[in-house]
Amino acid sequence: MTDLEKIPAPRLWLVLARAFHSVAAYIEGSVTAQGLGLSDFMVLEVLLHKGPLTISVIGEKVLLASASMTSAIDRLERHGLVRRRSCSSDRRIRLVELTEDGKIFIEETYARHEKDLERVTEGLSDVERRVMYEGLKKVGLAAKVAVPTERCKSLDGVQNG
Amino acid sequence: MTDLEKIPAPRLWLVLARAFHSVAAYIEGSVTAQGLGLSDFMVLEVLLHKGPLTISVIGEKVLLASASMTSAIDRLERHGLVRRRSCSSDRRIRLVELTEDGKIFIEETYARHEKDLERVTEGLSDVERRVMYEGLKKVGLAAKVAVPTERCKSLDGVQNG
DNA sequence: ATAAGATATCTCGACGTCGAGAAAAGATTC
DNA sequence: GAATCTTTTCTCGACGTCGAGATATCTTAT
Repeated sequence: MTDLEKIPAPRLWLVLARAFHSVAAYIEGSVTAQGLGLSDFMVLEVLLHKGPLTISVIGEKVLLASASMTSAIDRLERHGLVRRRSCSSDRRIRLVELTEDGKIFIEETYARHEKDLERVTEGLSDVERRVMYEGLKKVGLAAKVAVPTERCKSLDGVQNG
Repeated sequence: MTDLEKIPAPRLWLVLARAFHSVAAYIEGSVTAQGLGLSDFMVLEVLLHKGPLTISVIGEKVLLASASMTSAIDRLERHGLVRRRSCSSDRRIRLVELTEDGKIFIEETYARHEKDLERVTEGLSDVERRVMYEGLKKVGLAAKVAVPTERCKSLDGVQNG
């Protein structure tokens, strides 16, 4: 099975994308409650592990834009899982914190989530995990740093709309 | 190297998700033309490398649902990059193929895309690539097979592949 | 104190995606 | 041939996400 060929970048990207999709779908199925999606779960998880945070800080951690964060927190607040608290020292800020219900929900859900993730990665040796971890970090960082790429003139005459 | 601890599954998932997001954003920036997104690009890429295909087959390859495929092909057709062709042997089917413009566009874009991907993964050794590739395949497959978690009823047992 | 700039959040409109279901054509069974 | 599934694509409505811009507040320079 061990091809000694070098894995081409597009192939690596393909399996990365597929793995992400499959795991995301898997997690979503196990973690989602009515009206809550993966992003909402991630917000709750951050709050569970880091305590109350501002909306923009949460957004950085779960990779959501500010507009998306507003609706995510709206959603969670509507379900009674989080609460917005104003801050007297900086009145622009809204500190978001878990309610009692939210804490109970995310603690239970996260425990299941953790087990599910372990199940899906149990086929990996310690070395594989380490290599994948370092490698993914490397790639992610390179992509983040390199974000601006030149875009050319394609599709000029084809505008429509 | 620094740490000999076993990487916990949630941490692995975290870097996987971040790497995916960063690379997807990176690619999108380099590949996207006006009115076209990453999915559209992936559709064109499949057509370039596999030739004309039906809408549902493309959908399987680029991980898009049928409703999404309809609008993706509409979009590409509106831009004059692909064409729907009817099939006389099975009149349910719509064969999608690249137009001349589409072929030119995707050939040029894919070449750039490939270089961009290589740039982002050039920090990885051959061994790292191999381990990541095999590991990601393993995880992706495990997640796909395991999709149903408790809240889902299982009426089919194990489906291989 | 005032003005100018930065920051945090929210609103609005647009887009991509999806599930459910409809419509049309093929396949199977009687 | 007729009834019944199955497959393929499309339509519709709902949802999550985002960029751009609005608003309120804090910060800094003058």
